[in-house]
Amino acid sequence: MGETTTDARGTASPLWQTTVGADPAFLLARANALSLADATASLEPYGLKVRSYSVLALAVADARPTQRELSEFLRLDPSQIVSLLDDLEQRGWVRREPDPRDRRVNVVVATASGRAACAQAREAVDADQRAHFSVLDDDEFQTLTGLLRRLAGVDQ
Amino acid sequence: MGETTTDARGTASPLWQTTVGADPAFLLARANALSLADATASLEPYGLKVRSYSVLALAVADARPTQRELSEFLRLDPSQIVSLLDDLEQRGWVRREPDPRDRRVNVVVATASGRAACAQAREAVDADQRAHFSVLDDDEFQTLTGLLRRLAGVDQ
DNA sequence: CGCAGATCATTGAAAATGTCAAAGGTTGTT
DNA sequence: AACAACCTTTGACATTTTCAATGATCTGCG
Repeated sequence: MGETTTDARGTASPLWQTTVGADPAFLLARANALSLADATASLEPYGLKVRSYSVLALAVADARPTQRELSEFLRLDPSQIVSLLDDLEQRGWVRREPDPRDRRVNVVVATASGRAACAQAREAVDADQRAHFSVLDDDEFQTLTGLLRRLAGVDQ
Repeated sequence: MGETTTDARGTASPLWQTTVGADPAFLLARANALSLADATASLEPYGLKVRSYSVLALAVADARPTQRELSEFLRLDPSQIVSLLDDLEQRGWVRREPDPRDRRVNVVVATASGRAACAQAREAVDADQRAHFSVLDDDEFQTLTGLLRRLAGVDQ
């Protein structure tokens, strides 16, 4: 037991024994990479990537974000938001709605079919993410979420 | 208190109120993005990026990894390892050492100056990461690390 | 009112990364 | 000896990032 075999789901390496194996930044990067790969795979059948799904989900949540708000929240260049929206809009999942209060900005809203598509995609993603996080029990999961919220600076 | 002002360190947005604000995958992504940006900035004065620093650190740890091991551990295409090593080797921080047991593979080892450079860089990175994680107390930090290790699949 | 400076979405170009297939050298197996 | 599998390297191609410039619009100020 405890060999150095490269196991199926990508891990187990003598390199974990080094300092980086204990480095929280590295662990964070790895955990995120795994979760990301998972989500990417879950979304693939729906023609979505994690990026476009995030935008769609925010539109579906009726947050009515402007493009700049999306850019800042998702930490993407404004020009990347343009491409993402072009794509989502072309599929009729999302609309750019001019804001009457400020004619420079667009507000992003979901269409009915966008909501339907998002619901389907969400179901798949959530199921797979649940499986992905299932190495943790419910308590641990809650603890993790709380700690991440602090790290991510969600609440102020 | 508790306004919707876009605060200095990049957060605080009404968009956090949406479903994504509670999505662990999203939180993971955000926490990682922040930590990564931090580390990138810390390493900049040393002419290192997170990637090259990781490789250098593994070499310095005397893990004597082959290029393929680095590729798998860091989840990078083998060709990217080639570039990273070309760069580090050119600066004299790392050497490709032919493995006498298998003449196909190289083993990556750190030079004396590589060790010195890594020590300096590590000091900077660690200090900044400590600050970055200082929103958590020691217990919380240990808990987080443990949970991340599980998620990252470090042990088995 | 009218101007100056800031802000927003958009475009396009340049740089950096990611992904893949092919090739030469080497190993292990039949 | 022949064959398949493996490691590193190269080069091509796609995707992503990053940045500067532009036109439309807003805000503040004289």
